[in-house]
Amino acid sequence: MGRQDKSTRHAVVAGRTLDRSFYDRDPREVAHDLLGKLLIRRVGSQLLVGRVVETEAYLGKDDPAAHSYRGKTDRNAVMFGPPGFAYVYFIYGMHFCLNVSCLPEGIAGAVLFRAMEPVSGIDRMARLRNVALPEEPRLSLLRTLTSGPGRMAAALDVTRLRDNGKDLTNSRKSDLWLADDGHRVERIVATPRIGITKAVEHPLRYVVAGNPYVSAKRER
DNA sequence: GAGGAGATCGTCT
DNA sequence: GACGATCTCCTCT
Repeated sequence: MGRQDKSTRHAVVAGRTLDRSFYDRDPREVAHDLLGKLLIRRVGSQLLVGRVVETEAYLGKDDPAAHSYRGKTDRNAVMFGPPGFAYVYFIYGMHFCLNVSCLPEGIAGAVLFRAMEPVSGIDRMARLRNVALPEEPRLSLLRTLTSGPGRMAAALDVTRLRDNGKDLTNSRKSDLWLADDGHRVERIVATPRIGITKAVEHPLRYVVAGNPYVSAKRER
């Protein structure tokens, strides 16, 4: 580990890119293990980097809350494909949400990214979110920059047209991927998922305990 | 700080 | 034609 990138002028440099086998597991395991990993977007020569602090697992045919519950459609096809690909959907007429597919091809499963702690490229993220960032931004402002799936997607300029079906395991060819920089989170708690009306009781939302960047509602 | 309602459109019935 | 894996703004306390 620890091989430094040549262009170290960026505040943070990658780490080890998560490979396909990482995602080829039960979404609950993947959602749990993604906490603390880096989500990285390349925009031109700039890297937008955040540390994942909140995820949700969506299972396949046994999960009434999952988009894949009723079977494969054009919209959710990525969830049924091979692991490690981006499933991006449009919701409430205005927001995009980013997921990564899990489990082998043919078996539906995904993890929704719900919140991250901004690490690098914060100015750019703020612009993409249409947020004015003062010289010394307050924690309260930074906290709302990427807390929530719609906010995260906006801050990383993720759209369905551009990113749905994108391979997240290839940092050389792709402009969106995840990496492990060796950081380990202290404690993880599981809570019910947010915003759903079916299967609400299952604790499939995973958050880094006490982290100020998780989305606010229903902390429990 | 909490709670409610509106915005807005793709997807599925 | 209804609804949704959400966010923001506004009002009330």
